[in-house]
Amino acid sequence: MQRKLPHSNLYLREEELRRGIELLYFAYRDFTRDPDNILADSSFGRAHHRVLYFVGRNPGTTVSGLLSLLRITKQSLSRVLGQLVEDGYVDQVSGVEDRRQRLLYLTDKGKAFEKELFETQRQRVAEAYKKAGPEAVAGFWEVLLNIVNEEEREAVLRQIEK
Amino acid sequence: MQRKLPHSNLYLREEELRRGIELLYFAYRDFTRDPDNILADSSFGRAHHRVLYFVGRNPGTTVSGLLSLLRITKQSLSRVLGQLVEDGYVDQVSGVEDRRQRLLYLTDKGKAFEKELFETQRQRVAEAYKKAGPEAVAGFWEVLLNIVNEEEREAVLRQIEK
DNA sequence: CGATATATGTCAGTGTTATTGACATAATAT
DNA sequence: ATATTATGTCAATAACACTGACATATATCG
Repeated sequence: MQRKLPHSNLYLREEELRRGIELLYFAYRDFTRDPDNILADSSFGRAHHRVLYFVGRNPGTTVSGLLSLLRITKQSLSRVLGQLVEDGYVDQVSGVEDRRQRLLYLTDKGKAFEKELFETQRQRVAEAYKKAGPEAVAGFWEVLLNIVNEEEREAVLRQIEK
Repeated sequence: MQRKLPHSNLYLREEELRRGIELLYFAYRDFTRDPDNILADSSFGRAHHRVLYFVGRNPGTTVSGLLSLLRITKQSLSRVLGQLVEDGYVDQVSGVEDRRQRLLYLTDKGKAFEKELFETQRQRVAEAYKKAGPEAVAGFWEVLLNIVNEEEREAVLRQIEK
C-alpha cells in the first residue's frame, strides 16, 4: 500500500470533490432548463423528453429496453409513453420475432419535436466544448463515465458509442 | 470569421455532443442515487439534501441567499426548510444588522447528517477523479462550468472557490 | 413622520414525475 | 400443459415544484 503524499493528490481534497459535486449540480440544473422551457408550452414534461430522446437514439427499442435504460418503473413509463403514442409522436410496431414486443419508433412529428428539444442542448454543449477545447472535453467524458455505476458503464458505453 | 475545418472539430460533431448529453444524464442519475437511498429511510427527500448541503457550505446564509442559489420558489423552500428547522437539523438566527433576516446554520445533528450524505458522493467522485487523473478532472470542471448559464458563472465560481 | 421597499412566512390550489402493489393478457419457452 | 416473459392497467400515494394572494416585521428614503 502506497502512502499518499498530500501534495501529489491535491485534486482529491474535499475542496476539489465538493467543486465537482457543485458543478455537476449547477450544470445539470441549467442544462435541463432549455428543454424544460419548450416543454412548458406543450402538455409534456421532462419524462416525455427522455423517452423521445432515447427512442430517437435507439429506433426499434422495446418497452423493457427503455425501462432498463431509464431505470424507471413500468407504470411510470406506461403513462408517458401512452401519451406520446396517442399524440402521434411515437409509433408502436409489433415485433416480428416476438410478437409480444412493441418496437418503438419516432414518427416524423416525434423526430421534429425531438430535434427542436435537442437543438437547445446541442448549442449549449457545443459552446461549452468550444470554449474548453478537445482535451478538456476528453477529460469531461472520462470523469463522467467513471461517475456512472461501475456495473452500468458497459451499457452506457454501448449507448454513447452508437 | 475563420472557416471551420471538419477534421479539426471532430469533437463538435453531433455524435460527440450527444455523448456529452448522455453521459451527463447517466452520471447525474447515479450520482443522486447514493444520497437518495439514505434519504429514503428518513422523512426527507432530495430537496432537503440540497438545503442541508448549501447551508453547510454557506453558514449564516439567508433565506433569499438560498433561494437565488437553488433557484426555487419561496414556497417550495419554506416547506423544506421548515421541516429541517422543526426536526432540529437547521438553526435560524435573527440577523444582527437586519433583524428581518434569518441566518441559517446547521446544528450538530444537521452537520452529522450532511456528512453522512456527502460521504457517499465523496467516495464516488473521488474514485472517478482517481481513475481519470488530474488533467481529466480539470477538463471536467472547465466543461461543466461552461455549461452553466453565462450570467450565473460568476456566482457559481464564488460558490465553488469558497 | 409617512410611504415604500425588503425579508420572510403562509394559505390554497395545481401539476409532474415518480413510487408500490395487484392483477390481466398475450405470446413464447420448456 | 405449465411456467415465464413482455406488456399494459388500475388504484393509491408521495416528493417536489409551481402560481397567486396575502400577512408581518423591519428597514430605508424623502
